[in-house]
Amino acid sequence: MIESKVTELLKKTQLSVTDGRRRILELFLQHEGALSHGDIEKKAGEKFDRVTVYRTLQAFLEKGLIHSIPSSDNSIRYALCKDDCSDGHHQDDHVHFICNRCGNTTCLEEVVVPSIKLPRGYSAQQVEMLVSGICKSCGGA
Amino acid sequence: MIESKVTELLKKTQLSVTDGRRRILELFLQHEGALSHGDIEKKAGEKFDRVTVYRTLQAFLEKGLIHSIPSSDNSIRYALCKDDCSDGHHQDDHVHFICNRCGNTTCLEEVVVPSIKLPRGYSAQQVEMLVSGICKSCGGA
DNA sequence: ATAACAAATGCAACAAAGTTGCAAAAAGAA
DNA sequence: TTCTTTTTGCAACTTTGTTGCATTTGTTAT
Repeated sequence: MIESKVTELLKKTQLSVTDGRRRILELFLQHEGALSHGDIEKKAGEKFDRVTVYRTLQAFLEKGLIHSIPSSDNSIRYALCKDDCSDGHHQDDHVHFICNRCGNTTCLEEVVVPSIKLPRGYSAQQVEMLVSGICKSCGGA
Repeated sequence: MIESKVTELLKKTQLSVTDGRRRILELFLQHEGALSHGDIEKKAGEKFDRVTVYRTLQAFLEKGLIHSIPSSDNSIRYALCKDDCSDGHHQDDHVHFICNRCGNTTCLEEVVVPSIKLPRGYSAQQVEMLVSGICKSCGGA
């Protein structure tokens, strides 16, 4: 049951279990792809205030439940983290894929971001790789 | 002289040469890093309307004068393209670096984005690599 | 189970960012 | 210079994101 998993996840991250948080976490678990703030606002229905969504995403981010995915269209997406992320310490070394047809953003957990050599003087703290193209579902090519 | 280069660039891309476009292009040539809409609005002073900045960036993008750089903070940056970009056909295969200290975003022209193997069913059209950390100027480590 | 406390929510009021239509102004061509 | 096309600025608006505060809800200890 998804219900119990949601509650378990919230408990594990020391977040108090509220309707809003349960609902939003549920969305992430069901959806399988990344969600933007707007997506969530729409899907969660009118049951929750816009502000609550902002604050919930913020809380999830800080607790390492989700990670954010940059974008070129001013709409950051969020996706569930794997278990080895916690308290803002993300271990997300996978590639993100943005489909130009369906618009979905997904985590390619199995594709690891390759390491690169930076010019002298630069030091890297985080690397993000964003691939756009046609995804598996749309690729009837 | 930078003046002439600006005009030359605009002519080459078949954009009519106006004060606003000259000024904004000038900013890009002077600044050496990437600029967000907000940056430009501030730097260009009150001389130009907000709307003009939007439209100018849009035009520059379409003509391949600049390319956009995704971000995790809802503020897309733009940077000059090299000569081999034209009319929406970007050839920007370099890594972008975001400094966590000074906040600047720069193009690491000399670092090429490595190619990766995607899972079966996915096809890539564009790859973006975003590295954040400490840049050369800030790296007094 | 309930009282006491802490935390989250909703609301309202903003601030900031982005969009659109249209008349005036400036650029480009003849 | 004059005509035509493009760009600009303005106004009005929509969307997105933020903050403070009173109310409600969850949590903990009794």
